[in-house]
Amino acid sequence: MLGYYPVITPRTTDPKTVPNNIKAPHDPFNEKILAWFDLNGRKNLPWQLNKTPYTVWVSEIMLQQTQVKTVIPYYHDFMQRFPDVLSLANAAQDEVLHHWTGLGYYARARNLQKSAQMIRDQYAGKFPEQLEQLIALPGIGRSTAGAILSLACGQHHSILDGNVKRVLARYFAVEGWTGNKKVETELWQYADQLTPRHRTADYTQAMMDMGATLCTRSKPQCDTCPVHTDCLAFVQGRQAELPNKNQKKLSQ
DNA sequence: GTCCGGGGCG
DNA sequence: CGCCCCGGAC
Repeated sequence: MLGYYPVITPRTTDPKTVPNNIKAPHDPFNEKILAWFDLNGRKNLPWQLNKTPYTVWVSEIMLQQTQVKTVIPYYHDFMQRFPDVLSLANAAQDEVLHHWTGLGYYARARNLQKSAQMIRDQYAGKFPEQLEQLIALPGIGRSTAGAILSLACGQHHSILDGNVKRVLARYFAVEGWTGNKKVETELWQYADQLTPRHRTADYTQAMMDMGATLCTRSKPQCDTCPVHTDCLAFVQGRQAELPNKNQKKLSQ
């Protein structure tokens, strides 16, 4: 990791070069998150070593549906058999599905290979590195595209997966089910505002780690959370009820 | 044993 | 919006 972290540079004040007009009160947020990450973040998971868009992509799709511990052996097996985009694109679908057996959500395995074939055919096998190009691939939405580009390409994009949704919904005491479109739009705005241009990859990983290890669905460890003094849910004692559950399911 | 959550898609 | 599948929570 030597040389990975850039030297801290002053924040520019030119609005045109500040895509995320971060408000002053929220400024300490990402710094606290990053400091927590330096001490407590996960940095040695299999897909965090020799990060490429391909390895991050495969891991992100697996992690969409399965926890880290379960994913690890599948990830190793998958990477051994399909070490790059072309080996995945050129494989028989049966074999791809075979290596996915046990993970479930088999459409994701089919989408994974379909996207690999599109990358082979449309991008000469070279992984595209623009957000819109990634979103155009089946199985990759805005959040996964942002994760790939921030984690593997050092680009400035935010993510909003289940973990980040939970952290932000609590921090800002966002009302409503996070699957609701309006609520989701609000959460995306917060995600964009808070994502720093500096150390974006670490911040992205940190937020996922926060949601997975600290800001968990049940029994969040607020006492050791680096931002609990400013977390509205914590301050209001509403960690258990936020984020809100799906009303439709509750009333049925 | 039942229920709920989860990215992206239909 | 619900569905896909499965694991974690209760």
